[in-house]
Amino acid sequence: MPARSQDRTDRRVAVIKALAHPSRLIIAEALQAGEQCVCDLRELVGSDLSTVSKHLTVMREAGLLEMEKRGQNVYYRLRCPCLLSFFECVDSLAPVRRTNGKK
Amino acid sequence: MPARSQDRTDRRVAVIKALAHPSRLIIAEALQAGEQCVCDLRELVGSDLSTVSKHLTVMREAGLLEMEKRGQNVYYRLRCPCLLSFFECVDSLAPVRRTNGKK
DNA sequence: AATTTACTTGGCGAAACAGCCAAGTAAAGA
DNA sequence: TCTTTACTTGGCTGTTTCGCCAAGTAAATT
Repeated sequence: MPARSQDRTDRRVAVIKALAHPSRLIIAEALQAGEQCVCDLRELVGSDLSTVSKHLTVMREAGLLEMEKRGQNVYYRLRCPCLLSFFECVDSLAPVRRTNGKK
Repeated sequence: MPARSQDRTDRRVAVIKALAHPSRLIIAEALQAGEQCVCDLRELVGSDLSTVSKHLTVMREAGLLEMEKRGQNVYYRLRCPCLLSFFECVDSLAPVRRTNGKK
């Protein structure tokens, strides 16, 4: 594979990985309605604050999120307006259709 | 989180995870042009046949792919026509924009 | 200046994932 | 029927990811 398209693949994978975890997906979905601070997101996903913070770092470094400190809070928001249509597509896939073979 | 929406989240995560690996992403991209048999995909990604087969199982169980045996080959094809627009969205994100803070 | 609040970072053990080899299977061909 | 082809599955080791606790930081408040 040429170096160029490998770069592109790696970047795509980083973004997709940043969504490929229940807590991070929930965060992404929540942020579609607008920015939230870390403590709100912590409450939403219900894990330790440090865990949430690390998830947010993953998402930010993938390019999915922006952060901004205002007052004593840090606010995160989506940089990608197009998640919704993808999720609709994902939801349209039947749970697990067995195409061939039994078992 | 209510059981219902957890199911939905889990299903979404399964689909996203099925794309969150370089080889699997390359496979998904290749299948946008039409079905391919396992041995062609093996050549494309360059790993062991057993490895490719396992990747395909992950993608199929997530609902992304259909399989069909014809002659002596097994053909896989996408069940999801919407990947392209998602990839365009993913590519629109700048590599890693540092929004705030130095370091 | 000391304390509190709202995070981020380091570190570590547990769990999940990846990829190879070897073995199993099922259909096609000799 | 025996062999070959095209996979799939089992098993194992190495790597990555996850989530907690503890410690660090920086801005706001007292």
